[in-house]
Amino acid sequence: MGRPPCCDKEGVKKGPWTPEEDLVLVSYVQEHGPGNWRAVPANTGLMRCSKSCRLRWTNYLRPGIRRGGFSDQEDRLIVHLQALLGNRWAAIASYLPDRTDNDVKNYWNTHLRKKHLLPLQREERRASSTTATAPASPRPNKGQWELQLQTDIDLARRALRDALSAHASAGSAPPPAGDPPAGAQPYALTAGNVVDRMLGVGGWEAAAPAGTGSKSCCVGGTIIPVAAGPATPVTAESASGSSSGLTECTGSISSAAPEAGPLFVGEEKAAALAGRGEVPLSLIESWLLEDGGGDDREQ
DNA sequence: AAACATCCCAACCGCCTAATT
DNA sequence: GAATTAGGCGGTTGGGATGTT
Repeated sequence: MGRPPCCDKEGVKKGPWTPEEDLVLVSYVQEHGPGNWRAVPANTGLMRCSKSCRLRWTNYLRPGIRRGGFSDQEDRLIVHLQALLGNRWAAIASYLPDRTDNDVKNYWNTHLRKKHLLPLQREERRASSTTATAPASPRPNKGQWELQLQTDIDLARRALRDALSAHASAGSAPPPAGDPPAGAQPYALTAGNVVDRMLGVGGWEAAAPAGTGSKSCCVGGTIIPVAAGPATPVTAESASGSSSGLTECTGSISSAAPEAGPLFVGEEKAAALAGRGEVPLSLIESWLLEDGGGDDREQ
């Protein structure tokens, strides 16, 4: 047979999390590290599904995440990544290491979609009204599909170039660590941040030994290792950057996931760029830009 | 000040893939 | 290899917050 069931649906609590539940979850992750979510409700007594625990941690309690206050640069990055990747929010969020996929998705749905999609749709409608001979086809055939794909790629190239040229002309470097955009909160929950509370009461993140494959997270511009195993508490001072085991967070693409090897050859170069505070390009983006010259020639 | 409309986002739901037995 | 589940992801929604009349 397969694995045992994750959690029985009976008696599972739903709805908003209480601060008490948050503390229980944070305490547990502090001690055991993130992962093995199935064990969380059983070991903590939380009347929550393992999925719910994981979601709460990744989207809200995890240290280093920033909420709200998206900068213009982040706007542009999300828009052109959405054009490149579609609604693959986890992939898009991976380019914004202090943002969660849920946050990016929500931001797109509530702000950017209206801002960028509606004008596009209006333009499309206008274009289709002028070409009355072209019937609107919801399911293009293979040839049309290829055409549409090419159009999508062209659009993505344009969006990427626009975003980069706007970035270059603005001369704006990625927001430095500890200097979030106006209105941005340094990380989740701000004043009531559970992590803050944990730090305040004498220990939260574990200072995992270097080179043990431990994960790390970015808290207020500082990368803090998160233990994969039992944790040893750190003081608030050490978490604030005085500890030698801590690395400064660039505020750009994070190198905080060393266990994940590069997807493509060349991403190490991108990681090096990230270390210099520059927004690196993936190979896909580089390809789009390199090939983009042809796009211009076509028109 | 009250009623109503709109916006925003935390959390749930369902599907898919990888892992496990 | 089949059966089954955990974990991850994207779509959707309920309800509180905020703005407007």
